[in-house]
Amino acid sequence: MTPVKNIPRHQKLYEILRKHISDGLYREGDLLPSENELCQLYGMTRPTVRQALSTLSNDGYIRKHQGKGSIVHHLPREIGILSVSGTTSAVGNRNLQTEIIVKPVLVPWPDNFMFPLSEIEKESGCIYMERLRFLDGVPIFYDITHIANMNLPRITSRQFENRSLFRILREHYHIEIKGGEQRIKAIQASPKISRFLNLKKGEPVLHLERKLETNNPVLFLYSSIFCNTEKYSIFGRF
Amino acid sequence: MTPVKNIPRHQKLYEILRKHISDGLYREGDLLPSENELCQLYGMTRPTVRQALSTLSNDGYIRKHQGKGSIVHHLPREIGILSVSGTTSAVGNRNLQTEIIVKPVLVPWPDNFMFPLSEIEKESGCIYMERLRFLDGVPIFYDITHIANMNLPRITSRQFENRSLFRILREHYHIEIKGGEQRIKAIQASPKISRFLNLKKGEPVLHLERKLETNNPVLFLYSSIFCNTEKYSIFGRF
DNA sequence: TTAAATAACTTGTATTTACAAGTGAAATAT
DNA sequence: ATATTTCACTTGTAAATACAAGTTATTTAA
Repeated sequence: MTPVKNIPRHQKLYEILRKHISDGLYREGDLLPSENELCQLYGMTRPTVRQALSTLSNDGYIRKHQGKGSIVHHLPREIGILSVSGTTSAVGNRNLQTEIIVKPVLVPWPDNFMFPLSEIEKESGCIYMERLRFLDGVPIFYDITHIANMNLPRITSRQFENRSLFRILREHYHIEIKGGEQRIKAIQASPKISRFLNLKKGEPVLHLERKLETNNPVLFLYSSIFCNTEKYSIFGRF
Repeated sequence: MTPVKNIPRHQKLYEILRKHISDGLYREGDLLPSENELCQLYGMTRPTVRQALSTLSNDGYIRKHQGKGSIVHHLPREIGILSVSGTTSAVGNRNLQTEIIVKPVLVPWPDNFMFPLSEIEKESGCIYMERLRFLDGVPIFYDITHIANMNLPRITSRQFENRSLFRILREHYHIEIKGGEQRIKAIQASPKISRFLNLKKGEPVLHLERKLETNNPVLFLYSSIFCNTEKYSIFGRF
């Protein structure tokens, strides 16, 4: 039994090059091998190579210049955990620890939910969880997640401590994040938020409301995230 | 004299379809014509059509589903002026008015600028301007812009009142925005900011620091933007 | 010495062809 | 009637080919 799907060649090349950039093999400002060289190196044709480079460019890893080549973009110094661009798989988790405040439980959807819900979602009820995420030991993100309870058996009894929610969804349920949308606001920390994020009451907090799309067209993840941006900023490319 | 460049066919189709979506000709949830139908309709081949659809998908206008087709995504209800994804040309300006607080002037770069500067940029000095932007009469954005003073003749004497900075750069200097990066924070309104945005001192304000890349590889635009997110949120797709 | 032309690269655009894989409806067998 | 199969249609992947257009270094001409 080989459950490994046939991964497209352009995606394979994308991942190789991305890893090389992340690992510092290609550094900021470096020219990537030319498209024709990559064709030779990896035994594929130019359209395939170009598709890989196009994805890298969209994700902000390289910039392409006609006549010159593909130049490696500098990697963000700040946290990109909530990076607005880029693939989910590109999300780093250096020094990131997660504490579960509320383990996944099955509850009805709240009234006046932050995003409109489909009938199917309303009927299913939702899985609710709260997490607090630390960067270098400092609480940075307070994250409230809602997922429609659709074909996710035993999810409430899984171990979330040291594994990311995305990884559990991918490995156990074959759910991949494909895209999403978000609203960003600056608000005053409520007593609850300020307690979790170790802030004074009323201090400014970044509030993100996100709806994430998956490879299942009727399944979405919803997150309400409160960020302490005193020391760190949210970084994004576009 | 025809100064109109040859616009690529895939880009032409992208703009046609985007306009149809914006105008409501194709509505949320609608299936776009299939790739083969678009080939016939516009007299191009499938790779060309696919390139247009790929851009539309990246910009969040459609979602593609293998076996089904391209489905029109709903348009954001909130303001996307600072939309994190999407092309600059897609930025709407409904009900958006701009007031110039400080007309473009040539000044030296500030010390400890928010982004590192190249030697060329430092030598050139910079063009500085401040703008206040209103949505439905309410001040929402306070925008401080820095541009390196490179090949931008007479820019300090142009009329900025009713035209967007981007349009002036495009039409007079052939400068196009290609991408960029940004940091997002929540901060407390300083006295100056709170005065401009009509807020109480200390209220939370969204702060964005952006570096925009152009088709000129050494020319960047820098903006420090303060947003009143009391009534509106910043919306983004990814 | 200097400036212009050339050549050799690079990426961008576009066509053509072929098959794989997912979706959904119609036809068929049970 | 119901379940299964088939078929037509969709997008996804991949190759081979050709030329356009931007960049850079070299060569050539003034």
